[in-house]
Amino acid sequence: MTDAIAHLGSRLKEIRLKSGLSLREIARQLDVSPSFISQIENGKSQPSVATLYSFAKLLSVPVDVLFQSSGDVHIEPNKQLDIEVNRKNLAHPTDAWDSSKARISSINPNNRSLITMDSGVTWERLAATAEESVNFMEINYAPGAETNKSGEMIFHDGFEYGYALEGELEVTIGDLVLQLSTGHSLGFDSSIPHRFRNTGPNKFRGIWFVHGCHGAHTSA
Amino acid sequence: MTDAIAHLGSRLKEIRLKSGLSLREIARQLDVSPSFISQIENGKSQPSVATLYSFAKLLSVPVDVLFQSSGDVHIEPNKQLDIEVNRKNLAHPTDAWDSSKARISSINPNNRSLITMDSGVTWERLAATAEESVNFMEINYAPGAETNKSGEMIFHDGFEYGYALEGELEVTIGDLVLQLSTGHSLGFDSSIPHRFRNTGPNKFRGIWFVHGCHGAHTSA
DNA sequence: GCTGGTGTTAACTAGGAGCGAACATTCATC
DNA sequence: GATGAATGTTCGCTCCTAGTTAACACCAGC
Repeated sequence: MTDAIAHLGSRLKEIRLKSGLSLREIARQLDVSPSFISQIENGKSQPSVATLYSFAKLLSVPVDVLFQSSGDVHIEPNKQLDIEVNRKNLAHPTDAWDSSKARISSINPNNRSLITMDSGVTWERLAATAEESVNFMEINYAPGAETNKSGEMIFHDGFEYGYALEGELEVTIGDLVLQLSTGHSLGFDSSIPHRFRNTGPNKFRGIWFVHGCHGAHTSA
Repeated sequence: MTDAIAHLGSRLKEIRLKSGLSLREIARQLDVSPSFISQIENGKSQPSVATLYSFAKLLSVPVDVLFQSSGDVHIEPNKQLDIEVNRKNLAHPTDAWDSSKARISSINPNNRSLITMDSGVTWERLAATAEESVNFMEINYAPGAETNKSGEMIFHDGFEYGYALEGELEVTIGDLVLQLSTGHSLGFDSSIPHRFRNTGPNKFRGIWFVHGCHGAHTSA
């Protein structure tokens, strides 16, 4: 708890260096002595709230990031080892991918982690955060492709949300059958058995969000 | 500039009162004297960074909100009759819409519930399920529009996921600045202060998924 | 070997962070 | 209407520490 404050100095230094400003330059702008900045950065002294605040302002960083442990805000840019993974018997997306340690994840379109199903269905991961049981992805259904060749329905804990980017998708949820086309969206309790099928002549693309639920469902 | 610090006390008091805690209770938990809390709240004294930090933690509020000018920073849990509601000072989407009773929700594009913000920002609801603290929506940023006119960052519990449909969006998360263009996606811990801005000449459209988390904050 | 940049340390001081005790004020309860 | 237990506030006081000045060691370039 006091941990955040213990590392405040090194965090400031880290950010200052990243900003390219010299310690003396900071001192001048904050109207304090350079030595004091040094003492702060090395944990030998603690700034006042006012000083801390203007420090943050000067570095144009929210005060809260100064309390974050260093380095946990990184992007995972273009690295990616798991392109084109084949996972045929994956029951459902809820935990298709491992959770990452990142608090922020940014992925550009031609750099997504891809899972290819056996039936013309693919999932492309759109974000890799620390959250478990959450999958944010683009799903692709080739013409004729369906969730499950056998025609069986699937179900799992949690909720599922979808947005149709292009093409047509026949969505069966319980005894309800919907036709999803561009711009259409939906959300449903995934514990209801469901199945998707591309009945159209073109491929279907959609944004899908699937998340399981840990513990209690609703808490007031 | 030092303005934010001048009002720090009253801000603390405001938030404390809202939390229902007594001044003495705070003092006990922070292990300082009640009189000191009073002095802080009335601007007669200034806390140390450590005290301020644990104060914020105790109120489970990011430190930055303590520097925001008082008033209307809280979410107002509005009633809403759907379709074309005007809500200017809504802090953030986590609970923008009421949860419905539906286990299945299907919405077609020209039939969405719309929230218009004051600054060229709109949210269109993409699904209305029974889940609370979940928002699945299409967000629109007119050219020049931004999350917050004042330039302040916002943050809230939970995670946020986005996919860019068209246009460009400048996304600032903590000290990180990203440019989001068609097909780009991201996910991040929403407790990190963030802000969006359409810096391009065309409107921005994106699919957004925001969900709060009920329960523990993680205090590292 | 100077001059101007970087960051670090030691010794000092003045001011304010934080304290204790007594204060005024609502309320309940008997 | 007195007692008590909450609430928040004010006045002095103490002592710690935020922030200083000075001198330090290190590199660049000229």
